Amino acid sequence: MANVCQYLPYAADVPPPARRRATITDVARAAGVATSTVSRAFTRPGRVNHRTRAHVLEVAESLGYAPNPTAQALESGRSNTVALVVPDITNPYFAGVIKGAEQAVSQAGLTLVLGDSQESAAQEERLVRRLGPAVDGFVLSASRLPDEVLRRAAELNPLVLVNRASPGVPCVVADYDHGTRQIVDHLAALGHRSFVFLGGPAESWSGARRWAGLQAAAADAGLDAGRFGPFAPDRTAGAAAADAVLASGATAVVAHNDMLAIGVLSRLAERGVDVPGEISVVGFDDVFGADFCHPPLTTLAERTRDAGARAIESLLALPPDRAGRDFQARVLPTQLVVRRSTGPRPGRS
Amino acid sequence: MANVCQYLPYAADVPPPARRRATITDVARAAGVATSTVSRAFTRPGRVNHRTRAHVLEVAESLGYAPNPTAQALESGRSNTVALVVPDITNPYFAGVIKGAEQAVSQAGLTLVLGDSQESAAQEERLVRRLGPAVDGFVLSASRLPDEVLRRAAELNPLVLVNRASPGVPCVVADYDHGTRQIVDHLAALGHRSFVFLGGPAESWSGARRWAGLQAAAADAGLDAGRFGPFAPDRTAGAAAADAVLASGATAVVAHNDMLAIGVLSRLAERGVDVPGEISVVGFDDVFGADFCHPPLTTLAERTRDAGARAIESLLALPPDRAGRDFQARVLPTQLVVRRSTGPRPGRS
DNA sequence: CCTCACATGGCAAACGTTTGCCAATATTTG
DNA sequence: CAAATATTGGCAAACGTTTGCCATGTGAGG
Repeated sequence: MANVCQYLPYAADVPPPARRRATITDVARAAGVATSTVSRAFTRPGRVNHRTRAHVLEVAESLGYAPNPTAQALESGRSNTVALVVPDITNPYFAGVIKGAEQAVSQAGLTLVLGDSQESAAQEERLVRRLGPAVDGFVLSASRLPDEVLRRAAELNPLVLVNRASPGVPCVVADYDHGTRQIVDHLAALGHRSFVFLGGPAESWSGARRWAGLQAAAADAGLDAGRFGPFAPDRTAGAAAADAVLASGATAVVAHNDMLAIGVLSRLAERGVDVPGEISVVGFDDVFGADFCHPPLTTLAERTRDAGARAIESLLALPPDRAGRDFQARVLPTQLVVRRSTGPRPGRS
Repeated sequence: MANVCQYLPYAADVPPPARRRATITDVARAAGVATSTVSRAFTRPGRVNHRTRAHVLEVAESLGYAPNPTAQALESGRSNTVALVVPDITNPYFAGVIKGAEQAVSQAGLTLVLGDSQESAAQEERLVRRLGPAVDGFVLSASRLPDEVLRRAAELNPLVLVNRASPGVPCVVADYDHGTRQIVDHLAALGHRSFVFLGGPAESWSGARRWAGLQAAAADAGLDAGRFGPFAPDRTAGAAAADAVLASGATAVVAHNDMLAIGVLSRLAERGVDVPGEISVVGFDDVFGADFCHPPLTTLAERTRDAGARAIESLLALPPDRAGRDFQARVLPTQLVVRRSTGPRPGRS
């Protein structure tokens, strides 16, 4: 009785909230077969007579049937979905990773769920917890999560890191060792005797790798390397960074990433400092815009799209008995793109 | 028998593929209550004694329990997930929409699924079909889908369009009527007598609106408006576009979007043409980079983040009995950002 | 003609939740 | 103190699939 009342508004001539979607049962009934046959017609083509199959598919088509991924996921345990988590979707650096992952994922017939951790470890962990049971795997780009948390997450879900390494977790990383060496050699070739590094966020793994690489390369090349920061990895932080550089009298500066470098460039222009005449500027990433800022930025390019695609590849290739395994990091080459923001040390021919 | 063989590798002392995730049943058993109580402890706090609830939550925590969104979705019919489909994730214009949508969605406690249609209507339709049964709604940004397909999709899922209008489907659009008028008035004020529009993809709704607005405004202001194209909405197409402009002898050019405009700028610089001395260039969108390209680009800014956020807002506010309703388009203001790429008509004081 | 194997389709039990309904208490009311 | 009413917890039926197992039919080999 209560029901009748409760449902009356719908039962009346009001149109239903939305057209009901056809289910496998509808198709089975219309085709005169069992639901199992319909299911198999879709997922196990060899398991059903091809005439029956053709009939079922035809009926399904006419009913506009599409399998419900949720129900499939629940029963089969596979959601055909992978999650990609990045610190900031708007950062053009991650746009490449996202695009690469998206393409690899959709080529494999899967769906990508995107998470934005807003540069926060807490938010990142929340995403991983929330999404975990609903996805077949994770790609965490530039993860800020502590090793321990990553380890536990990797136990529950296949997980691949991009530009972050952590014991026992597979990862795809850029070859910063060679890359930073290229940068330092380039500066040395231009006659610079020292440079300063404008550090990014303290928890950034790639930031740490970059600085470590720069230091090692500087030692080998006989250059002095200093460090300022940490700075936020975006353009707004460029002003403070540039001012610090100017005060230090450095002739060359390597920024945590291109966003910061571009911010530095703007500030230097504002203060009438000639680049590369007075100061050389190098960035990391070769993001969109690095080639048309002023002056165009010398930067260490990463194949971010490749990184995204390779990460998905690794994820899908992960063996089921992966617990406690040791994984070799997949290292992607970098490339120094020399543009106009670097030049000879001032006062040198 | 066969099974035993098949499963032997797992049945042996090899560690299980992944640690099993705790389910609501595990929690119920450990807490000595029924599964329904656990469920309600999470979703219906008032429906259960707060002491019981505290106990359940504690046990759940100690077991590392997180509700399985898939199962929740299947039973309740709500997936707490919305899908956002864009033509190209890497385009910084859409990055704003994505970010805005992401924030609105995560603030509402939902999950965002991102789809990249790769500028293809077919791919877009495939995404909508595939994702449809698994999400609570769609936001389609710059959709290329025909009205008819949109109508059907809107019957099956709540759906909101961004920068696209279609009968019977709610949408969020930029105010191109005023925006284009601002552009034309700006050019007229600088003494230009005419301009050419560099058109984008033929199926682009916003492209059509932009051109229509420009024509109307030009007529009112007494300017001649010509049109070239269609061009791809990216930098690579800028060269061809710029060459066409140069051949035409135009003094001002309005590009379909900033990406194209920046491409045009590069080509003009390459060919030694002074901007704005010889030609003025205007873009649309005010994307990342428009302020630091050379010269900085005059462009019509849209609040893309707002657009994403508003779209999600509208989606969540959609009444259940939305069939056949008429929806008012939600119009977002635009703003002309005048930078250095526009100047007086050559040969004028 | 009998047996055996294989191809094909159906039955029914999961998968992990939510939720309508009812039963058992605890609390208020008359 | 009885009766009415809240409050609280449990039972069991969904939700739309997949899949192990069984039943039937068909053709081949002996």
